[in-house]
Amino acid sequence: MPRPSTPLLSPDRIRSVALAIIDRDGLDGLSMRKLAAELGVQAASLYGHVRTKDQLLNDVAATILSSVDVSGFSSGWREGLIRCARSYREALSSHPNIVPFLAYGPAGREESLRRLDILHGALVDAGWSRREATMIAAGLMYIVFGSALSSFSSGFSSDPADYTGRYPHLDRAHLLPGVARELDRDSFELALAAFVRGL
Amino acid sequence: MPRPSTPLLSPDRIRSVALAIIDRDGLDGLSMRKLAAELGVQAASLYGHVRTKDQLLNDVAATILSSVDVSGFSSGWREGLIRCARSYREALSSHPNIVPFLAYGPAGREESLRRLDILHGALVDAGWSRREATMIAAGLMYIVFGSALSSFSSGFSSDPADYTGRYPHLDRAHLLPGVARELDRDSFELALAAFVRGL
DNA sequence: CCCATTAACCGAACAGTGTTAGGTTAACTC
DNA sequence: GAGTTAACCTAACACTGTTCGGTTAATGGG
Repeated sequence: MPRPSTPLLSPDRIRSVALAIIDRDGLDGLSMRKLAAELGVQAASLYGHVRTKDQLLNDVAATILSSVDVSGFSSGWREGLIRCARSYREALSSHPNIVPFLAYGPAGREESLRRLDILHGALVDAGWSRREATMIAAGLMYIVFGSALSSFSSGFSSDPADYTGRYPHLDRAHLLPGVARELDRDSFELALAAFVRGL
Repeated sequence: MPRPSTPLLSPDRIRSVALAIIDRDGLDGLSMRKLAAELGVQAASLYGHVRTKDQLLNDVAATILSSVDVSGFSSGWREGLIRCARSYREALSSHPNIVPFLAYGPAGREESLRRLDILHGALVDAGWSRREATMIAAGLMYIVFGSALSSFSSGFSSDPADYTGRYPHLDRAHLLPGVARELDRDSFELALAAFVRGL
């Protein structure tokens, strides 16, 4: 195929299809050839619009992070932390398959830094020292990312035989997958509430 | 090379060299061919001792998790949670490069489950409901894994120009890498203390 | 002691990965 | 209308995990 009359590819379209594949097939399910195929194109053509796969993943991550809202600090820093964490988690849990990538690479992402900056500033304004603000922000991220990885409740088997006998206290762990979604959110809320209350 | 007089390979040796490569070159730095080369062997030979690379990584992870101590619940559940979390984090932070793998796959690992079972039982014995115990254990894992991923302080650039101007509150973020180790630990301790206190 | 079996390794290959170089043709600009 | 650029292509490279079939040494039985 020569140059088409209307371009088949655009960074936006590539990002959106890439994210759709990740949501559907997981992070390992995304390959440049598969992505190209779903865009009706050959793999090499992608590299006219995207520098590298890693960069593409970073771009996809950035668009997800751009929906995080850290502007809820008007009614006190405790409430602000909670709102910020909820917004963060909501963004991540709507695309859980990309979280391992987020957690893997360095945090030096544009979108991530901008939000961290605001969070840090709000905490300092509330009277925390700079160092304390850094640690509190880090702690909040621990809970957000830890819960978003969700290798916990959703990582359990639904076969009772995997637990009975061997793990006496986990004899109902096979029920976890059924309530994973709810339990994940409740665990997150519990951890978040305890953390903020304990500060 | 035919069959050698004394075997070159053993599951133990394979695991230990694999872990050394991961520690040195990162998770992506481990390939079966490189692993084989460092063992003085061809890649195909590994498959007589290891079923698959994923299984090998699980085995390596298991040996790391086996050093986690969850037996500190004799002086109260709060102290027990803290000791358990510290032990977990210590095990993970001594091999940070394998944490993404740990966080990626399901939690259904033998070693992981056994410890979770004990933790869960100790919390129920302390008077928490089963559901609460599950959520508290999950929250503790959030903090442990979140801090072990440590894509925070160690993920910052050491070039001041990356921050000044653009992120007013992060104008000293370039100093973070120098104190990353200490700051990571302090952030973990802060989050852990706040979480346990807030329960 | 010899023979059959098994265990340990190797070479070569397969299908898949990200990525690049060089070619072809349509659309745009002067 | 000619020249340039942009968008796609084919083909290839150097990898990856894994498997198949072969080769040889150690081991156990009669």
